[in-house]
Amino acid sequence: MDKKIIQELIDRYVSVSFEVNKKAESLIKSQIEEDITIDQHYIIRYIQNSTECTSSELAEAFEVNKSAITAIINRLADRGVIERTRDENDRRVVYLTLSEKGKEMSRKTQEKVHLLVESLITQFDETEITNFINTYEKLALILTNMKKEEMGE
Amino acid sequence: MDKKIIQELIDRYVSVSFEVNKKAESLIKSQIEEDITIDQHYIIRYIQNSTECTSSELAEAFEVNKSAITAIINRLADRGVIERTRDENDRRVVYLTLSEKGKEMSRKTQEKVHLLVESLITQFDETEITNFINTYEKLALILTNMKKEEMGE
DNA sequence: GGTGAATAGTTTAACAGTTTAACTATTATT
DNA sequence: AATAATAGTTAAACTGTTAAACTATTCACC
Repeated sequence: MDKKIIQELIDRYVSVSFEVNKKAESLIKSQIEEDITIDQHYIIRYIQNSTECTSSELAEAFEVNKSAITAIINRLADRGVIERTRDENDRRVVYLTLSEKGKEMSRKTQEKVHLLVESLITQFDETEITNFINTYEKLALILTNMKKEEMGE
Repeated sequence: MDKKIIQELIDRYVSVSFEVNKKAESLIKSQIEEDITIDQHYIIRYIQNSTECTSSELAEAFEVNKSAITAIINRLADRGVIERTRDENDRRVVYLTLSEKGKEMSRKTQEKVHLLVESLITQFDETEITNFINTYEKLALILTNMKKEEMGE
């Protein structure tokens, strides 16, 4: 690829990813706001989609320290959204699950987020958006490998 | 588009955008960390690319309240990274500029971020990454229009 | 030209999320 | 049995955020 073209692509990518992130996050916030934050929403979503979720798993997925997860989980547990249960075989491990209240909360916000994303996606034709998501997924893979290399060093 | 395909695309989009955001942010953080946060980095970047930057402009671009901007600017001004100058014609307005120290800081972190993004982008062929960014920019436009509609209501 | 509304920015209090370091409790290693 | 490693928590310190009240200035318009 030409040096100049690469430079232009870099600038465009940095700008557009910043802009989309900010705008999307702000729209999601305006949709879900029924007393939970965006991070709490993502934590709840993750727990629901995971079979046996632990703090360590969340810390890895969210790329933060475990103590940051403890803080978020504490707030949600205090409000009865999340429940903790110890593993009987390995008593160091604590499994995180959604309470009935948490599940209901998750269902509601998930629905709103889906409607929002649907209204975005359906403005493209199928080929374009499919290609976009395919490339996006490749990018995720590249980033994962980069991360692994970084750890290896 | 088929209902089922849309559902699948939504799920894939939500998952992949979350994953890429977290990973990219974490990589950027590991690159720039010379005493500034990611948000500070973005603020510095914005000021550098803007001709006459104000707090209100930043608040709009970052989709946060003006007082959040004040807090960030205070920290950077205390450290001599950013300077404030009042507009002589409209004394309510405060322009934000980078000090020499700020410019140097910006140059360094910009370079690192560029190298990082370059190493991502060059793993795709030109057509694929160009198409990707084109669609991404369309998405940004759609989000901007959505935001406007939301305001209009 | 003076008054009330609008605008730009700041302050304060309260809270969410984050890191680092030290800690408890448990399990694995040797 | 002694030492390492692992899972999770706690505490202190910090950044970023909102909401509401505030200062200072400019605009609108009668």
